[in-house]
Amino acid sequence: MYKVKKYKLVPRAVPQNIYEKLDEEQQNAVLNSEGRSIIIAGPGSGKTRVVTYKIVHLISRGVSPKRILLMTFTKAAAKEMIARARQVTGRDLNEMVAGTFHSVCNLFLRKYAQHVGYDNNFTILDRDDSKDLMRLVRSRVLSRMPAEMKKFIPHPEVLVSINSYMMNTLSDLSAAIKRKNPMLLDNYEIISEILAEYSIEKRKQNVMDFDDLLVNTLRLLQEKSRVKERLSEQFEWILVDEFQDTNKVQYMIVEELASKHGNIFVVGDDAQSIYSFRGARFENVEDFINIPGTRIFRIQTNYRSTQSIVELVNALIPSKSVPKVLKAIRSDGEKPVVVKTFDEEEQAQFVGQRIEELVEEGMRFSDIAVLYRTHKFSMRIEMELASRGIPYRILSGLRFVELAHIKDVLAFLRIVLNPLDAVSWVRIAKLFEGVGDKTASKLADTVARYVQSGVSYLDAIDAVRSSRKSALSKLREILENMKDMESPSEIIDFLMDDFYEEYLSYRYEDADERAQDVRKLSELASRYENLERFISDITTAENVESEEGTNESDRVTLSTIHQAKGLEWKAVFVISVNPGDFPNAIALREGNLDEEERLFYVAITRAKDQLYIVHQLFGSANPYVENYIKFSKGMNFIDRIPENLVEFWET
DNA sequence: TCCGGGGTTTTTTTT
DNA sequence: AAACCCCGGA
Repeated sequence: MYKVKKYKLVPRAVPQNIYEKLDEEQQNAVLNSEGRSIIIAGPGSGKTRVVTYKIVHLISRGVSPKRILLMTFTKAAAKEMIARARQVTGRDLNEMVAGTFHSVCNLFLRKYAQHVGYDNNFTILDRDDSKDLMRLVRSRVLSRMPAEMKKFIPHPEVLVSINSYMMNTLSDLSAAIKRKNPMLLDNYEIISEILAEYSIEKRKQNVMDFDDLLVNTLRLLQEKSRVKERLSEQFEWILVDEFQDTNKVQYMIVEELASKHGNIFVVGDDAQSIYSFRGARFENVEDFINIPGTRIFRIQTNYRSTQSIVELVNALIPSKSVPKVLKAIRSDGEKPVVVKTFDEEEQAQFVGQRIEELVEEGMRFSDIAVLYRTHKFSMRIEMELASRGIPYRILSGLRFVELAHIKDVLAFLRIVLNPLDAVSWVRIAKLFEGVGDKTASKLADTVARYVQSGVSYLDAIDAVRSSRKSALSKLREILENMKDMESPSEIIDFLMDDFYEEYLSYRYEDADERAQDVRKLSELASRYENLERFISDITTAENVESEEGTNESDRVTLSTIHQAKGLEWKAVFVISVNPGDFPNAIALREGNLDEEERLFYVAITRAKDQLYIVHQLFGSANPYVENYIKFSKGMNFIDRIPENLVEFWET
């Protein structure tokens, strides 16, 4: 028996007036949110600021940074909030656990992977990798079936997306299939068999896809009480940003992690939920509110946009969202402009010319953004801006890590980390002449067998090589040389010098540009000593470009609306607002228009001072669109705009 | 049986 | 830009 004296640590003083930068609504949300709280925050209402000051508040109350968990939609958002909170508190907040759900779950799993049947050196499959593995498994199952069954088996990407939907149906396969396409229910047995095998294969190969990062973390928490106890003890406070775009599993992870202290602070706006295709479930907001004792705060004052813009925004609040009226703080400003152009060509000209005028009037290029529904609309604008010498950056487009050459190089790094990663083996083997699908899969299989029985994969290559040509000799030599290297950049440089640069110039017309990308990868890698950290970071990073902070220079931003979420510019052009382009043709066909409405809402609320909504005289140039438009009267966003709130221009 | 060249098609958004 | 299909040749 001994007595414990409670020794209370006095928090270090934080300046008294720190909250003066917040208005009443915001202060209330920050200071009075205890236990479970949800902040319903309209666009431009200072949501980032509120989360930032919540961190400040917790720190000033003596909560240790390492006991705060911050989940955000992008890593950049987390970084920004932490940097600002550090400025205010003067405290080093490096110990806070913060990032996207995926990166945080990855962090947990690197520690506890064995508890869910994995090794800690698992590698992560991105979307393409998942598809590759699914294709592999699919053809294996297919080969066991009579040929006439073949036509009933859905394509790999369909299978991948069904598999992904199970995150929200909580492993109910028939519900997931139904959500994708009810007709596919006839093939339930086959789909079920393929997906089961896909799961087994991932485990065998020690790889996780994006969903696994979440699902396995949830399983870890649900099934391993000691781990759950540790983590839920550690995190006294859990902060979640963009809560409307979380899925069911993410929400459940939050509840598990908060099971000890019960402090959850979530921020979101149901009107801005735009990721349902990926499982986002704005009903999470309702579920959260419906738990007794939850405190609800609303912050609906808009600081971002001029009153003219806010008036339009209020007129276009998505129909399926909690009714709300934003209150403008800023004065009038110029009315938003609806611009009718003849075709896409003219639209590009208009955008280019107008940007030049705005800059002449004193705006910076970096104050301007062009937003579109799909990537394909960036092309014309890009050409136009290039021809006028207007500097721009593309936020969307092919992601860096999805470029073929980057994936090639990363595949080498991945097998060093995890030699069971079959997708990577197939990828690198096929770089060598004379090696195709068959030999590559055979190599991957052989490697798996050898490695599992403790034999070096170099011997596995020998085994395959002797039965075929000597195409794999070079690969063996490369891997042998790589064996002693540890730092990721060293490996990349070696690969480039040894064969990859040569391969590029033989294979691609634009070899120089691709080589440059690889050197950029090496440069990124040089900041990491640890291979696993580098690979994890780069596969869970949403945007490599912004990570390295090259956006200091003065450039116009081109982006999809999805990627523009959370950002703002003085002048925003929303282009190709034609039924079939935006709202998107597939959404029109599927009657999935609520989300398009929300997307339009997100687009127009990015603008601070000037908003241009541009459409074409004859609508979409997409040849597939006409049929759908017939059935979709009233889905032209332009028609919904109240005439008195905007100006009309015509080129 | 397997590889690879040549030609064709692609419908969205992405951690 | 890359995935898919078809077919000639090894």
